[in-house]
Amino acid sequence: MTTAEAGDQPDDGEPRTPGRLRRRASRLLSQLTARSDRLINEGLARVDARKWHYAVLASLHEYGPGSQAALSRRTGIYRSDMVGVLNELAERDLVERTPDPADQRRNIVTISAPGRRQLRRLDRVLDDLHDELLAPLNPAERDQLVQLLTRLLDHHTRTP
Amino acid sequence: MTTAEAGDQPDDGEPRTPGRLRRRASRLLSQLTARSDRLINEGLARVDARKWHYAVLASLHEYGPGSQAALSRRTGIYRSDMVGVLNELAERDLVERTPDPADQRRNIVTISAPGRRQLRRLDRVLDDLHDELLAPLNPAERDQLVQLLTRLLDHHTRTP
DNA sequence: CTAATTTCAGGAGTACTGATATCC
DNA sequence: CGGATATCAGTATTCCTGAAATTA
Repeated sequence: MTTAEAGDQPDDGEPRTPGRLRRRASRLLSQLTARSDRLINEGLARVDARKWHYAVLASLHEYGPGSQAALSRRTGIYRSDMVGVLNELAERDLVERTPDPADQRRNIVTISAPGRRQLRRLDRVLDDLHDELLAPLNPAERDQLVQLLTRLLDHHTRTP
Repeated sequence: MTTAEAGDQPDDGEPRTPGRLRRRASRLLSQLTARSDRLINEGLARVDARKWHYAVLASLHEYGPGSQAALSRRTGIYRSDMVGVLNELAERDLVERTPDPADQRRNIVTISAPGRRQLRRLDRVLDDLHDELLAPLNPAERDQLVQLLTRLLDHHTRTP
């Protein structure tokens, strides 16, 4: 309203070509990710889930049962954090944790029938949320984005 | 072993198309951003800076001096966190905080000569870091990525 | 009285680093 | 013994809320 502060700037509006600050990919990534995370978290909270739940359930569905360490590697969740996530999932009877008879250090984590049902539900929820997240992009552009991000992520996971 | 395994994907042996889990844009964004943030933070730490420092200095350079609230809006840093960032910058004599004679609630933050020097240094450091971050992409693809991210971010900043 | 500004005191989620006890 | 595994404790950073005091 009474912002008398525009005085010393020749062009206070958004520059046609954003300056360096606004074009830094790292900044775009963090800012967009902050909003994306919030969107996803809020959406998943409405069905009593969090994004780690989805990651674990989807990984179990796609690659089958596995030890906690294996799940860590598949999902990118740290082993230290995996414990808590599995506790939450087990509380809700979405997964089962049973000791591996062949290797007593390990737990084998299996998805349950309710877990599969929840996964289908989460997949639908996430489809909607991603439609919201990617709303300004047409299908080809969404693919492009996924492609570019995947290539970058792959590069930085295999080349640390 | 599980009926669930091949459920919704045509089986093409080696998955040249990653499953849903790996293609979720939200997941790609958070995972890539985690790595990007770490890369940038480590790089900036080597010159005694953090990414917020750059955001504030660059904003001061591009848009001129401003109150802390104005800087908050420009940079996306929360007003609560801005205090600490400005303390760090002022400690290093990179900015000056002086009370606004026209509005005694405000501080006017100005970039100093050493601040401008540091900004140029940070810009070079960030150029290098972004070369590393975006290494797998050619210049056109980098532009594409920035374009796509910018459109998404703009959409979600103006449409909350 | 309402609204904006600076500041402080926290919360919650995420990423990450150990250390430990146990087992292969 | 060297490694892997599950677990726990704790740190740093980020994003965000709330509230105080001051001033417009």
